[in-house]
Amino acid sequence: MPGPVTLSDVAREAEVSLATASRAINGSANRTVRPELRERVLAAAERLHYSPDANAQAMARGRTTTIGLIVHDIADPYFSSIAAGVTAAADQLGLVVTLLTTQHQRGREQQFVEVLQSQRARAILIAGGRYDDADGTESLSQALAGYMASGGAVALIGQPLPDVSTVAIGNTSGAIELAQRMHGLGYRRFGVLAGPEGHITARDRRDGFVQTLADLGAPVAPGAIVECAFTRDGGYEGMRDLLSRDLAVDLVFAVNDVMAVGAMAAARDADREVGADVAVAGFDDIVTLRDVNPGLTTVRLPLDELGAKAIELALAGPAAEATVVEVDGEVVVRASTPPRA
Amino acid sequence: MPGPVTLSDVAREAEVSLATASRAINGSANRTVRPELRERVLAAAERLHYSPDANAQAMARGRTTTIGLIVHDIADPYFSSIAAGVTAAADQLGLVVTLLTTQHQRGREQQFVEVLQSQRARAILIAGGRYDDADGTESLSQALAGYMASGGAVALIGQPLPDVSTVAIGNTSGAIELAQRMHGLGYRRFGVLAGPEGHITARDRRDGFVQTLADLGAPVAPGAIVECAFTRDGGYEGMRDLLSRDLAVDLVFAVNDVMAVGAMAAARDADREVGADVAVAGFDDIVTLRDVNPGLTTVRLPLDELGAKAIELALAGPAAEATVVEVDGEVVVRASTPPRA
DNA sequence: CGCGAGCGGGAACGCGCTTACCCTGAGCGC
DNA sequence: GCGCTCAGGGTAAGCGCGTTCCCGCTCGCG
Repeated sequence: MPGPVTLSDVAREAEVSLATASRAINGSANRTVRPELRERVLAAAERLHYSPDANAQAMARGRTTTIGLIVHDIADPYFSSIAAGVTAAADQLGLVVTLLTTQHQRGREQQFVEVLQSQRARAILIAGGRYDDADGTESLSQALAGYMASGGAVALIGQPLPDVSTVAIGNTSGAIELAQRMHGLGYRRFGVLAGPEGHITARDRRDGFVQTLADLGAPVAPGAIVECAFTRDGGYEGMRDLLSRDLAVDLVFAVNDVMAVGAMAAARDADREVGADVAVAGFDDIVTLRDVNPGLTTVRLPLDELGAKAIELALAGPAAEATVVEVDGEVVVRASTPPRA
Repeated sequence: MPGPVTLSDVAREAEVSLATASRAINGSANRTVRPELRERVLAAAERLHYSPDANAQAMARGRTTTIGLIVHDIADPYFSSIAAGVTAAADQLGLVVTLLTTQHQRGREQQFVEVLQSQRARAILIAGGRYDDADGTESLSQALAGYMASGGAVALIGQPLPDVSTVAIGNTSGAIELAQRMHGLGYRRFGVLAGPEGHITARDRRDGFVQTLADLGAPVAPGAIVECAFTRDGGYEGMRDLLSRDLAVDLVFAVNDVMAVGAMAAARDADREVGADVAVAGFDDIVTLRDVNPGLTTVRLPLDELGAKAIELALAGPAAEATVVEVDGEVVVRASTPPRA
């Protein structure tokens, strides 16, 4: 096989030196090549179908054009929306995204940080709920610190970590606002599908919701808070469990939309009409789920913007201190939580 | 800054040569290092937080550990499901996925193929509907041919292309089966939300459906086939359009699930109850959409398996001829198409 | 005790590219 | 007309690693 054509092939074909060829192709700083020669080189490159070796370039230049994105599960619309924003923003900057998915296995983030460090990625973006797990958090922190020390940039999406720039999501504030609005609609007896123990995002949302209702004089009964997986099936099981407890709740808050949809399915399977018999609210406002019936009340998060924001934050320069910007959600009321007469 | 620690740092720390250090760390072929030395090297690497430079390795070894995945829009659950399969399979093989999204801009695939060729990606996977566009297809073919000539592996997911291995989706067969089943349920007057002109996947699904019904003696009225975008909004608009034509169709086939959900929303907005007044069927069986109400009749595609299959196909070896394996869908009947009395 | 086989370790080269650094020649001011 | 500047082209030194070639040592066997 002819193998890949190298820059020296191009140089030979154009009858110039390597240096000139290199300069002609990617106009080096304040080193200009006579137009005629430049044309000759470019023509030769075209003729030979020259494709510069990104690895060699990375090596010689000492920096890559790669940014790493770590998520739990790319099939989850929450993460895929974020990823869409990241790839779009990266594309605009001429960067390329390598995607790593942990499949919810703890400890993978740290491992992936090391992989990306090996790749000499320009920046690492980590999206997704961490657990309240001191060891895991610590080792992740360490891995990130090592990466940053070697010149890498990092931004988190979701919960912050000490000394790391973060696009923080206003989970608590969103949950508070949601609670207020739902209380305002006349609901008084609440249930919460709270997600798994230790999941920080889930906890923030639950606590914001529960605390606010307590403040408003409509405390959530302890038995009406049920732990469950952060997934559709978790929502389904949780709802079934909750309904079986016969607690007469009239609004169930699932800490994310996917769970809420599972909960709605469980309600239907139990012959409770969502909206009429039991109201349901979620969190995230997943685009694909905006057409569920009845429409799901939720807290809208600008997921696609998070990616761009995170890249911007990471690339703002390691000179900058670790910055935390918070983006807040906005309550969207739909038919799943009709005003309560 | 201390900068990245290199292998020679490790070698010096362990008081051995570079060669030994290299051999100790990634046990080179039939060259073994004395256990004692190996331990010493590994310990030194650990102590120094050595992180091998993937670019340098790629260079020296002449091959990378990267595979490229090109999709239209990662936020689209169809693609994100495929991507999940790809990342999982890649992870298992110790490979890393770089994700490129075309945002539905034509010609980007070709450009991305060139980018990935620059990265010297081991393999390129392209998912997603191409258009019936001779020029675009041709230039993509050319780019792929160039990439393969330089030693790269390729697999497509969706429609095949000459001389390229493909995991083909049984769009036609799925549509045929769906048509038969729907006809069997008693439906006779059909409408089709057909997707955009020239979209091959959309066309195959539409044609399979329409042709089968014609064969069964229940031809779809020409006016009941409406072109629209391949998106949720396309489905919504298309359905609104179709309903406004007052054609008395009793089942509408949207050529994908996302469109079908849009269509259901349009039906509701027009006060037609899905299931009772008008039946709706889709294609794909997107996981996130399995809980829409009423449940959407569709053709289930094993999206997450496609990714693994595609990787396997691509990596099967360039020695192999271009292979096409077809995966077929399976009709799943749900409440959106009740038996017609 | 000598010699050859075999194995472990080291020096050096090459991967493809960028980028100092040097060198040549042209243009300019005095 | 001379020297100085500067533009532009070439040479070569790495970037960090894998790998080949070669040498020295040890062990086994005659």
